[in-house]
Amino acid sequence: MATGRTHRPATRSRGIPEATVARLPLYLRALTGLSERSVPTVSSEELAAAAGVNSAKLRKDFSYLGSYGTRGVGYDVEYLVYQISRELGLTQDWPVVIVGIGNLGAALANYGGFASRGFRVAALIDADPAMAGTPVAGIAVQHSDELEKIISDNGVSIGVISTPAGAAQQVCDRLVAAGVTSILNFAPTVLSVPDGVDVRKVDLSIELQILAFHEQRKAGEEAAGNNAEQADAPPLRATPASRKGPDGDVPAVMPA
Amino acid sequence: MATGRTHRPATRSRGIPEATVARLPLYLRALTGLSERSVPTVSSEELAAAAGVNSAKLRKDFSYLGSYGTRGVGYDVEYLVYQISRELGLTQDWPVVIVGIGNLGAALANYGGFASRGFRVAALIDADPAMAGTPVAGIAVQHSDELEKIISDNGVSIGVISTPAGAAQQVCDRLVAAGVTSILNFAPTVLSVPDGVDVRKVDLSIELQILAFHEQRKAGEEAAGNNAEQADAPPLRATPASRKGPDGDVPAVMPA
DNA sequence: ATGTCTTTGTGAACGCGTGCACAAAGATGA
DNA sequence: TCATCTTTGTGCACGCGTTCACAAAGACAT
Ligand SMILES: NC(=O)c1ccc[n+]([C@@H]2O[C@H](COP(=O)([O-])OP(=O)(O)OC[C@H]3O[C@@H](n4cnc5c(N)ncnc54)[C@H](O)[C@@H]3O)[C@@H](O)[C@H]2O)c1
Ligand SMILES: NC(=O)c1ccc[n+]([C@@H]2O[C@H](COP(=O)([O-])OP(=O)(O)OC[C@H]3O[C@@H](n4cnc5c(N)ncnc54)[C@H](O)[C@@H]3O)[C@@H](O)[C@H]2O)c1
Repeated sequence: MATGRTHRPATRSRGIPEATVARLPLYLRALTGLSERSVPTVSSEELAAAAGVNSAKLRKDFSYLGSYGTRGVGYDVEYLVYQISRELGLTQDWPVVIVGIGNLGAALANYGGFASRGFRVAALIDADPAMAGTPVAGIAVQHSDELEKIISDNGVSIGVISTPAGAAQQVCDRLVAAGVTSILNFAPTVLSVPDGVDVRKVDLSIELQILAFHEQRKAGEEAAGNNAEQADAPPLRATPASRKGPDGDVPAVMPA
Repeated sequence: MATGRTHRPATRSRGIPEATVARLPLYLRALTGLSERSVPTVSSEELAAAAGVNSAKLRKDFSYLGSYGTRGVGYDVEYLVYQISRELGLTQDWPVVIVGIGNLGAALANYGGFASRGFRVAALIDADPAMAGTPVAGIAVQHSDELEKIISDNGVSIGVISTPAGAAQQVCDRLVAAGVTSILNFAPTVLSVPDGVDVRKVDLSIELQILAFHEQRKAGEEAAGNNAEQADAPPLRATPASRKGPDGDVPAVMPA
């Protein structure tokens, strides 16, 4: 998960649990697919399968939105698409700025899935003067000096940070001061923001480390043989490139 | 959050809660920073602040790893770095392949933070014959036909998918069949994999939609004023910039 | 109309994660 | 050696999220 909001006393927003909110986009995507194939209705079972979740969970999630299903039939696809879109705030336009147009920033700018759901790239901002004016994904990059003006002029409330880690907090502060209240952070740093500002982070490195943990565990289990009492975790394959020297690389510094 | 493993009966891996595992990389990053500044020890309070979490939570997390602290003093930075690295499986080398070298794939390949923690880009794979041989981030892109051989030869167990959504499941199947047991998926699709294979997803679109939800809610609260009995669960309803045309864009199809 | 059959919506139980609060551990100084 | 002071490690309670299981709702056929 590259997710994680910063702070927030678990204030269940308007009665809709945070976990449910995080799944609504998933349902919406599955529903959009059905809609394109002109499927009129879906059962909770079918939709749940498409979204990769439990059907009971899906029904409970939808129950927070209201009673939009028909017993014995299922859910009307178009209607549900609309209801979820409205709930997520996608019936309006969200201008977004991307700050830090390097490798990642440029990829994000080129990302088509951006505009598809009400998100519009209002501006690309970079601190490098050499980049100012350069078109990326059809949009001319603007210099950081313009940041406040851009935010203000476009009524931007969502900012994406893809600068190096060292610049992230500073950029964040400027964004917030200029009026941005939601930030998607790709830089590997913990951002501190005032109350009322939401931060979500996407951290590739963390994701890989979590995978490595489970990978190691799988390999270890296999090595340990199946003397475990329960066959819950299957044997799986051989450890990857693991000639993990016999703990030979313990740092010299020991605790006490 | 762009996170979410697929399936898995909440099998608490080796006694370490999943939530804790997800935070270990965060602690590790904070500790690495301290280590570079040659700080010998940290208290749970200081480290927690650096990692952006609660100190009690941090102490509880560490308690799952063992008793590595010294009461009255704190934790030895170097020692803790080693212990967490070992726990996460970062003391060994993890060869990784990236499949789909487009905008995003190329950015990922160029990402420096990759190699820093034991992850090594073993190969870049793309289906486009025109890309074969082209160097990206100093590595020659290889054609999809070689996928199985590459996985096998390098003992790759972690794969990154950054192909278009339509190709993701197919690529996933091939990776898994070739021996990959952990996948980081950037394509906006639900991947289905056999038991024993971990999938984590990073989904920009979902992150933005979650931010939009809260953004809409904030706007609604502000618009509603403070006439509510408690500022916790506001009336809402008053959509923000919603000139929600007299429901003019409600789909024609209604439920019942 | 009435019965059957499908599927929703939800009450209830359970487990995980979080945070409080404090006893125990150990360092440090006299 | 003993007292004091800091900080860890954890028991405990609480709330959120998940899942089960089923009653109620409605479609559809007869
Ligand atoms: N590339 C990836 O796949 C990847 C993956 C995960 C995380 N990240 C993170 O995303 C960030 C960007 O990665 P990248 O590979 O694109 O780096 P990059 O060096 O290619 O791009 C960074 C860009 O930010 C600009 N910049 C620097 N300081 C700035 C400031 N104060 N204001 C505005 N712009 C500024 C630079 O001019 C540069 O164009 C890094 O923090 C990196 O750790 C990247
Ligand atoms: N660019 C972004 O910032 C971004 C953000 C979020 C998600 N994504 C997702 O990441 C994926 C890649 O995005 P992108 O912008 O890099 O797209 P892209 O079109 O630039 O790149 C896709 C690459 O995948 C290759 N490819 C296609 N089918 C393949 C196959 N079967 N096997 C191997 N390679 C194959 C193509 O040749 C191409 O080089 C998409 O699913 C996109 O939705 C991208």
